[in-house]
Amino acid sequence: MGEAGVFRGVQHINMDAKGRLAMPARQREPLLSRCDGQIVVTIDTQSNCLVVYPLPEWERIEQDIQGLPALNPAVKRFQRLMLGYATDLELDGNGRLLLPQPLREYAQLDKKLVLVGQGNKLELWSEALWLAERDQALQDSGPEAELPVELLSLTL
Amino acid sequence: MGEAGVFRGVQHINMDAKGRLAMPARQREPLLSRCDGQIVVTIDTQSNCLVVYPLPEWERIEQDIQGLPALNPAVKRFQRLMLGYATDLELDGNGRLLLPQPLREYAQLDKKLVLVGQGNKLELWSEALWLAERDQALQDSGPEAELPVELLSLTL
DNA sequence: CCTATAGTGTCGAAAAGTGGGAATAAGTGG
DNA sequence: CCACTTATTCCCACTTTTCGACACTATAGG
Repeated sequence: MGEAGVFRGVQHINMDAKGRLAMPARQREPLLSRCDGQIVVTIDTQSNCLVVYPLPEWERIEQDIQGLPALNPAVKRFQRLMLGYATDLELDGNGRLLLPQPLREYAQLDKKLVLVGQGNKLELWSEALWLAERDQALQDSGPEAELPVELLSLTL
Repeated sequence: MGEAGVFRGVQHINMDAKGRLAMPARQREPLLSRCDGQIVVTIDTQSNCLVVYPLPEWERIEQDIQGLPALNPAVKRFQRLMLGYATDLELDGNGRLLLPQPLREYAQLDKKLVLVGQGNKLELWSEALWLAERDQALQDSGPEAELPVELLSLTL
């Protein structure tokens, strides 16, 4: 099992007209050393954003997903989405990632993007959706919020 | 057992007036190297889509299907469909696949198609039906959904 | 202020996708 | 059984897109 926290931080980046985005040097280095630039990008079914995994990490997850009981229609649909959208990509000689149209479309990506470290993976948002999501998240976790019990036991 | 994940990603493709579809280069390469372009296409009995297998993978599945207890009428019907529609096809010199009419008809394929990677196989949808299926799936797996317990324990 | 590294854009070669037509095979009716 | 019509397959040529290379710009650090 790979160590947990490698990807950290929020970074604002641009996508060019061809759908290429330059991976910030911060994240580029671990992606190259860990998996030789071999990356899998798929969608987050809960939010309109993409998820970026190093290939080995994704393979573990893919195993888990394929192991689910596919006779359950809801499970089957989940598999279709996660496995279907999962696309393996590679960093080009310049450290850039070319995102296929269907993925761009799903997350409503245009020029301005936000890349958010999440430990073992990265999340990729359109800037507009990220700002909205962040504000919502701040409200939900703010001073007035009722937090789920799982959170209350955390030692911060 | 072949490794699980070879076919990944969602791709929008066109079928021409003759019923030919150009296999995207991404998927073409594994199909040629793994099974020399030998392919079996059949229907998905659960959804209005087609399923595309490399021949060796299909042979394994066919074994399993034939091994089922055929005295059970529901099983027998299932066998009729899966085995009946299963058609072996070959990529032409241009990397295209010619789909027989009955298969096209079953999945309501016209010009615009979507090819969805599912690890060991590919699914083939009419664009319209795929969009509907995807939206349904997103609802089932979205923020408001009550997910089956199997999903809740996943570590993504 | 200068240098090194990160980020962005443009161009050209190569490959992928698309369409059409000719040759062959299959089907049908006399 | 033969001739004619229709369908299918194979092949070639064209168009479009993609990918990689290179060069330029901006930025941060010494």
